Amino acid sequence: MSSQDDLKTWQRCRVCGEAAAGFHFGAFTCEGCKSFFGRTHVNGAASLGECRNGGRCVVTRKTRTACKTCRLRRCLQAGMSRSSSRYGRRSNWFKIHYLQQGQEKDPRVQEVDHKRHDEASRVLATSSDSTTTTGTCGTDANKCRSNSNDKARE
Amino acid sequence: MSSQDDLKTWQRCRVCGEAAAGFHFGAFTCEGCKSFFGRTHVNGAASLGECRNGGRCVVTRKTRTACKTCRLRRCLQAGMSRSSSRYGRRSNWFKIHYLQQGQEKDPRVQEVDHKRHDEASRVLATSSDSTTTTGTCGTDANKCRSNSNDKARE
DNA sequence: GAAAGAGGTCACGAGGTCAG
DNA sequence: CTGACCTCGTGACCTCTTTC
Repeated sequence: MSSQDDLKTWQRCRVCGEAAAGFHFGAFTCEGCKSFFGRTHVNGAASLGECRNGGRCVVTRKTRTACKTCRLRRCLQAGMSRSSSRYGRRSNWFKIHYLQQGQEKDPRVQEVDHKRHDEASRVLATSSDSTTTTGTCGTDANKCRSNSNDKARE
Repeated sequence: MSSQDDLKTWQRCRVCGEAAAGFHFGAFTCEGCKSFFGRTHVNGAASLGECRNGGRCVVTRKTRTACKTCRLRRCLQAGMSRSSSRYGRRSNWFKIHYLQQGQEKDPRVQEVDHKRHDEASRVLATSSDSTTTTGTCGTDANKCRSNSNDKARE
């Protein structure tokens, strides 16, 4: 009802842009991306193989299942990691602070923070290129399934 | 248990009218039309050639294998596409609402419904000549463009 | 005790297989 | 080529655990 419900409601999934279900593994994500990360990151990105699109897939609600490699990359870029996971509720000030920063930044977790990036680059290095393309991997390329006729259009 | 079984049972394939096996590629279809679409649409409609009947074949359970072009046309008109596929289990909201309506009309798919027409004609236009859009096949849906703001969550 | 995230469960769809 | 059947990934819910 109150602020924290709103907090959650108007948040978008940092990975696919859908309405977020909550704060999972260190970032606001939807249920799907939460489960995906929980499942996938255990095995590591290496098991996913390479993106057929050179790691430039656009991850949206519709396209998120098309390329797991890019989805995991987005998860890591959003700051998700096992080390960021934690049981129990988060304090309100945490979330507010997080949102004000507009990033996955918690002053209390900062020491974990660089661990995050390490993790991200390490995992990504094993899977695809090591450049860890920042920003929204967002070119207009939605041809991850290269031979499908209808691209996901958004 | 029985509810969604019923749900699926009294649904009919949007393409050929047989009992639907589930919600595939964005429409309720039978197993056959699901597989057909999965196989065919990858290659695109162009590979099918033209309908020898001017695109006016009636697609039923018995006749669906006769003309692949018209079958694919029906698939597209039904709203099938790779991008509208949906993974995972259905939300309770979907089931309850769907069952209460007692119709084969999902309110959330309605917005897809007019998108349907666009896509169908667009894709078909690329494959063969423009006469194909005038089919007997029942739905001459000429309604377009309303607000596509979705409460739809899935 | 309530709130909320982690992890588990399992309904379901995509895609593959293969006899017909 | 077709479509019944199978496997596997997905994600909506549910339960458990932890924090407020």
